[in-house]
Amino acid sequence: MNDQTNDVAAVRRFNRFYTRIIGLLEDGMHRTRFTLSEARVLHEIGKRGATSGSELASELGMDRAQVSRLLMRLVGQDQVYITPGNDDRRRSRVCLTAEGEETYAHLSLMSDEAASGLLEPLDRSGRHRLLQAMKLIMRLLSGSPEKGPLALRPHRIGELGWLTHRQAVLYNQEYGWNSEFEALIARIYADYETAPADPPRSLWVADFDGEIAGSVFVVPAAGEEGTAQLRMLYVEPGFRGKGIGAMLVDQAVVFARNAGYRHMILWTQDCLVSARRIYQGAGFVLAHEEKHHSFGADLNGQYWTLEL
Amino acid sequence: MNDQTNDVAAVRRFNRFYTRIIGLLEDGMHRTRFTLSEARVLHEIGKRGATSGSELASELGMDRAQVSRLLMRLVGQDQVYITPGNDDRRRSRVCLTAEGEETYAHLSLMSDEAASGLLEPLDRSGRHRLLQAMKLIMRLLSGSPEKGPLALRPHRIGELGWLTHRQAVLYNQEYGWNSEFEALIARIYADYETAPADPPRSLWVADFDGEIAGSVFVVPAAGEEGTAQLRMLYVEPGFRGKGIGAMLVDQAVVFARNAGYRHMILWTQDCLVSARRIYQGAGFVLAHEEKHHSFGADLNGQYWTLEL
DNA sequence: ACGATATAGTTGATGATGTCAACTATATCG
DNA sequence: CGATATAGTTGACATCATCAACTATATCGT
Repeated sequence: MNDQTNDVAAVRRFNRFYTRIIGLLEDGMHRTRFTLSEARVLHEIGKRGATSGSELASELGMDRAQVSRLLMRLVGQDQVYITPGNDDRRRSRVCLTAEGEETYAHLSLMSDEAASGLLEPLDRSGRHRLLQAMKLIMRLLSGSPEKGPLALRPHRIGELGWLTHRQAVLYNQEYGWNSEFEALIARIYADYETAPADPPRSLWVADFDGEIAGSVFVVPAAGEEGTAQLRMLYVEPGFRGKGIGAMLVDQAVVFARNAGYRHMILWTQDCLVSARRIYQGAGFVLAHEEKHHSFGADLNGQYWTLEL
Repeated sequence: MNDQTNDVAAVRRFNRFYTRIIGLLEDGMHRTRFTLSEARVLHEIGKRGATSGSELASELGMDRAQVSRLLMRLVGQDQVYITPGNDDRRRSRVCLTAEGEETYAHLSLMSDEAASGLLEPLDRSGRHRLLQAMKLIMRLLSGSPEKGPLALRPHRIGELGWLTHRQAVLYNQEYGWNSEFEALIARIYADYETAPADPPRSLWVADFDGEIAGSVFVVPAAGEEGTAQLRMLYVEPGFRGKGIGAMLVDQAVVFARNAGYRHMILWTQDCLVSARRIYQGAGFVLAHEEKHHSFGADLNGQYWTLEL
């Protein structure tokens, strides 16, 4: 409850903060002979090439009446010309004149400079983190995380640490596992990375527009010729229920089969319910279970196998 | 250069995006009998308890003239009363009336609901990431990372992974070190975490308002009774040059001395110039050097010692 | 103490913005 | 074909934004 209140306060704080930032950026526009609305309308027309009044109104959140008058003014300044629509003669076609194109380019340049001014005081790492944060906010708030490209790819520098970080935090939040777990998976990833290339191994990161949505890897099972082990399957909570886990497991199974493995095993805990469904879906069967106390919790470990 | 252009475009994209978000939130205000400016002014007065016209103007980025007239209107509506200032009689004191307080509470509630509406579709992890991203953006763009509390504290769940992640990325960017390095430090952190509590060891995270600015740890040196080893000193680029590295090393030295260690050693690479200065400043002396090829680079390893 | 200078606030003027409602012309659909 | 919806225009009016002029008070250096 209190968390909720704090969260809302933090969001409002950010809104006030960013309102000011946007205000600062827009102040720069006042050195032109155009008002802010005019600039926004010109930018929108320029971006779309040609558009209509009602589109502008809805896109920029302005009143149709206001758009109408504003366009008149821009026509008078020779920045814009309006022709009746071809197919629908209620709708008029709004385009930039040659002069309007120039203005558009100029305004765009000024906006670039203003945005540049935000980035300028930051070093490379700061810029990168700023942009990642912005991208994340847009993704979270646009509320449609389903569309967009999801790619399975190898891990990059720093991502073993990232995967360790995320899983440690998640399983601590969800199941209370302690730092013993974090140390264990740090070692598991280190072992993966330093293992010899021959019996084949592979790790996949599910990459959603630069953000890590999940991961898994396959290594040769210790001391069992011809057997591959599936390890460290995880999907970010925000990306669950979209089949990413199944995609990762399928990819791993295909890899193991192609690499010549004849069996596949994995170890998991029975509290990881949704993971179990994925393993079942991929054809794994439960071999045996074993109670143990690890990561500060009483667990029921499960060994699953799959014949390839 | 192209990166730069992309970055600017991304910032502008976010600005447009968030302009719309703010617009949506503000739309809710129109169900009240107050205009947006009035609501903002009331909110600002309510937040501050009492204020002056010029403060409002500068805080909200409005014209003094406009604030003046707006306040007149609010006085007419019995939301606000104005008394001449006590110490400075140019400055007037602007306060909310009882009715104004009510309005303030009501508007505040509406804003809370609007902000709540942003959070509502998100799950816990999504909310957390949204808020972290917002905090990060505020910190990066407010451009004053110097003020604020810096604390040295133990690590929390997930932070071993985070430290691995950050250092792998940083040293890759700065020196081209490959994932061999990431695997090594993942193992080093895992070893730290699973080491026995007796001979004493400790890890500190430099925490700046919830963000990790740097870290270091002390462990007993392998096979050398009475000797402590300083390991994994690092400071985030954005926080460098503020003495955080020295603070971490000092803390580590004090800890080692109090824990009864008589010597302290560390291993570093000569390319890490600023770290070297910190070690020298703390009294470490260079014992010997040794060339080696690690992490995909030709390195010159240095062993430093300190008598406690 | 005094004058130059700065600051807080008010007032006037003017154009732009935001909002409603009324109106025309065209499109769409049963 | 008529009911209904949509695109755009126009009028009316209150608020917003901006500039400049003006008064009253404070501050600072000399």
